[in-house]
Amino acid sequence: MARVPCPECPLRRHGPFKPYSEDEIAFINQMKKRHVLVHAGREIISAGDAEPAIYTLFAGWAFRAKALPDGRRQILNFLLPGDLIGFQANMFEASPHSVEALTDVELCQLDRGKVWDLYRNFPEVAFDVTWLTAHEEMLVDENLLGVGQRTAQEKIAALIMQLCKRADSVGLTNSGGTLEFPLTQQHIADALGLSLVHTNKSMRKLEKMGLYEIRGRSLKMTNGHALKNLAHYFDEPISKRPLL
Amino acid sequence: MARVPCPECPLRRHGPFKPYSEDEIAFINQMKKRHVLVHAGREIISAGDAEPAIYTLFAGWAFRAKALPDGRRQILNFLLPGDLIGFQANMFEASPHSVEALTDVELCQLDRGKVWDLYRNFPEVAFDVTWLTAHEEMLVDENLLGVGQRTAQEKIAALIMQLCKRADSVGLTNSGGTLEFPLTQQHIADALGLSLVHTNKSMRKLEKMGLYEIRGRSLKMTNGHALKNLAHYFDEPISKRPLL
DNA sequence: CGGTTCGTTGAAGTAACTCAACGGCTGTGG
DNA sequence: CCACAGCCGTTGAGTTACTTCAACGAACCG
Repeated sequence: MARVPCPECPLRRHGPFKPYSEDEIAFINQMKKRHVLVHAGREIISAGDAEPAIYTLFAGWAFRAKALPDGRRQILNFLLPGDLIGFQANMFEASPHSVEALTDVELCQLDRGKVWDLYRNFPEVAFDVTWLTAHEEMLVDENLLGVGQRTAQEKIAALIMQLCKRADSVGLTNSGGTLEFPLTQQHIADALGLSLVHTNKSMRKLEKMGLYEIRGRSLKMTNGHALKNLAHYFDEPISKRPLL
Repeated sequence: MARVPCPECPLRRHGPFKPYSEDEIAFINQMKKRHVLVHAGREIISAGDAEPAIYTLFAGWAFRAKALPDGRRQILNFLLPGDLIGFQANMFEASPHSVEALTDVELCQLDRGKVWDLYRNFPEVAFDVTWLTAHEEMLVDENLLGVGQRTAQEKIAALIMQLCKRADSVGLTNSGGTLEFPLTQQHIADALGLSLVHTNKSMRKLEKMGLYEIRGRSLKMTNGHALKNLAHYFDEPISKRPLL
């Protein structure tokens, strides 16, 4: 797979991403080890891994998950292009969670050995790493609020809202207002703490209410306003986000 | 309230805390603005606050929470001495969550204006700030796993295990193996996504099984092994944690 | 083709919820 | 000092949201 030089990174152009100085981009660029491809369904990081690699998600969808010893699994959050993968996992003796590719995925692998240089020589970028960690925590907080307090229908509405917003912000919405949507109902169930059957029944209800449509792998919000209301959704205002 | 100079900080001595160089401690010390007291039940940071203060929790218990517009509230995680408060909240335009004192609480307030100096001049400490953020995310991940996948009894067992471990690690366990435990059942319900009534009934069952005892405000694990089993609890191994 | 994955639906069971009431404790004010 | 209100924990009864079990159709793939 061809490696894309950071100065020409297409993400950096469209997205809601914060501009970096030439020095900073040059440093990030030489921190990139290689461009990695992982197929849908494969694990990028396994729970328990020691010192897993660090990546930026370049293209495709992934998710972080954590399981109980008897197999019950909770999806913690979904990862979209621009998200950092494996940084937190690196801070502990063993990765507390796994990361799995939802679609075929392209990753920019970063040189773990240079993290130290980053903190020493690019304090602004170091700060941005903290920002990214805090931002992911914010997402998990929001998911926890939903899983703990929302009803099944509200959970689904909120998840769809959140994913549409996020996907849209990194330019994944097609011209027709439709969006490639790779989650199976099992993923949704695992993310929301619901059974597969009940997830299905709740989704069908919302779809019959005309809130959204899923045809195959593509999603369209047909009544965003009602969806927002049902979800009790409110935006977390974010100005600009960093991209490593 | 008397301000404690960082070099003599009692937390730094007993806890599982990472040693710092004299330079680093001196810097942290002059970053401390003042020692703040907040009474039980009061908010330390309100959801929506712009640029809230940054604190280290010096003594007492607190929690982070997030609410839906209709009032349903989810406790995201509990905060114990040594935990950093308000750092993530500072990275966004408005704090996405609130922080409330569970007991009377002592806080070391940090000078927000010096965070920048910290990142520039003390990269190791900056890294530790990221570590603390990642560590808190790990806790939220664990809570989300529990709220999404565990049954009511398992949730309670897991929460008690976690709090005992954490409280013990910062020296809050009394000589008799007992622990001051300031949570009401309402707090537990809000943290686990359960109703108050069902929380009560589940807790009484576990107590009758002899897993633990709560008398007034003090908690004793009477069968830690069974509790661990029921919770499907497994330790996240952590060597040393930083303390700002 | 036959196997597999994914979505869909019905029926029956149960974990968790709501409503309601009461007891103990604490603080407060007459 | 007692009366009263407020908070917290406890318990019973009835309801519901969600689960489990089971079966089947459509699409996809080797």
